[in-house]
Amino acid sequence: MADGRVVTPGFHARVYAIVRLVPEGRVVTYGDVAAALGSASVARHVGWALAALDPAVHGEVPWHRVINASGAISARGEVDRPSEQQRRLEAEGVVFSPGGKVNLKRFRQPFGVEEVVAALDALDEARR
DNA sequence: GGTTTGACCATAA
DNA sequence: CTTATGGCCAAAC
Repeated sequence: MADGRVVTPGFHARVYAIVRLVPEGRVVTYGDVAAALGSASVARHVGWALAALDPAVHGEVPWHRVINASGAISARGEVDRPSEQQRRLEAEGVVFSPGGKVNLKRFRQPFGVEEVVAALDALDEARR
């Protein structure tokens, strides 16, 4: 029945589902999320999906735990965005290097296949 | 429904 | 190290 849920387009919803799997104090790269979705080349859409993220619509998504492959924070040119992102990550225990980068070897969180499948499956069930 | 765009990534020079 | 280019594909216009 109508549960107030917005019929989000496939890709965005998947991205959010994956990002929600990232535990506290861990980070993932756009490429990781893209790979979890099946294609390593959709990394751009991951970022774009997060750009279109609306907490009022999709609920709380730890978007701040998603960074680029360099371990740095990306931003559309905004200033508040990366600033608060780093602040949140540090609050979770993520350490930034002097250059403002995260040590991926230490904080990168690999996705479990079962985890991803379960999340997407649950999403598919919810969409139904 | 074609064109533009984009919080990226990998590779090459 | 930086800059340039190709790629990949969905949403917005």
